[in-house]
Amino acid sequence: MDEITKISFVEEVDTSYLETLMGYNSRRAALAIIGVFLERMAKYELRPVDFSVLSLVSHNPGITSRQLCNALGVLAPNLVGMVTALEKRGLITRCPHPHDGRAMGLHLTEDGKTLLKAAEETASKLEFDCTPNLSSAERKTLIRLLKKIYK
Amino acid sequence: MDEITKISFVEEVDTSYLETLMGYNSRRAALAIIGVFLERMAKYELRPVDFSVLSLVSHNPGITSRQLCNALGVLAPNLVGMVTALEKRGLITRCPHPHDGRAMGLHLTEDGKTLLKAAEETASKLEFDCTPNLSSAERKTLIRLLKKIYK
DNA sequence: TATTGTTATACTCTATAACTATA
DNA sequence: TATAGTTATAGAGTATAACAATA
Repeated sequence: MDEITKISFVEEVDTSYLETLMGYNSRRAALAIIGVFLERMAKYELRPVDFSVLSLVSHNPGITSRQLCNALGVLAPNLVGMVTALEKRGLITRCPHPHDGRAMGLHLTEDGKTLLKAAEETASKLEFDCTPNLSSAERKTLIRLLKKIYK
Repeated sequence: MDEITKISFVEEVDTSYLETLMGYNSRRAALAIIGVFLERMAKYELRPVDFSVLSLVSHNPGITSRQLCNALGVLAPNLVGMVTALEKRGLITRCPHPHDGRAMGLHLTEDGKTLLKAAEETASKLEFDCTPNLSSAERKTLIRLLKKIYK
């Protein structure tokens, strides 16, 4: 076809095919929620990964870096800086692991517990604010189906 | 509390709190699907964003870079290199926009159409392979609910 | 010999400022 | 004056290789 004949243009973009794909939809939904997360967690200076680390340390006192990496899909070299930063902020401490001299068990400080409590409340509230068009049953269904994909 | 008293350690990591959060679940699901996507699209040398660009150009002949940016949430400076690379690979062409001398309309070449056809078939098959535990109805429900979050 | 934590480093992705050509 | 496309560049995120200490 001659190039000069390609005179079509687009008024409204048709995204209907991409919207049939689970990967496209789940990524768009995740990015929408993470956007709100970033805004509301800015006052705590917590990125999603920082929040996840603090939350896992809170619910798993003595968890090791390796266990955090496995649980969150973060590579070990990239976790080092995050843990160091959280320790410097006085939110977590590294204690010797009772059964493994190589490892360090992570624990929240009192300041860390206080911050995480507020952050978890913010996160839980965000759940509902990000899904205003979902009923409680739909929200439950959505989470159940998402787990079926990645677990 | 004295540090020496923190002798707890973790056998199995408890992620139950994070799993109550929509952001966590949608991100994990998206990453799981994208991982499979990367593997299967490697033979076409297409990343998710390249696939999305080709697909949108295919279903919207004459679409502009600006429209692609808006539809995909990509910043304009970051799209330039992608479009240039796809053009150099002979998959798309830039034609003058019929109504706007600043803009360029994008079109698939014959090679681009051939490649995208195979890639879209791979993507559609991937949908089912990534969700083996979901019924057809559940898959439909999941996509409907995800759209309610980001649209 | 394998694993935990670490450093160094490279690569990719994303974001901002500024320029040009045209509207 | 505003917008489409572009360039240059900075910052954040993600990846691999290699090392010391311990299992």
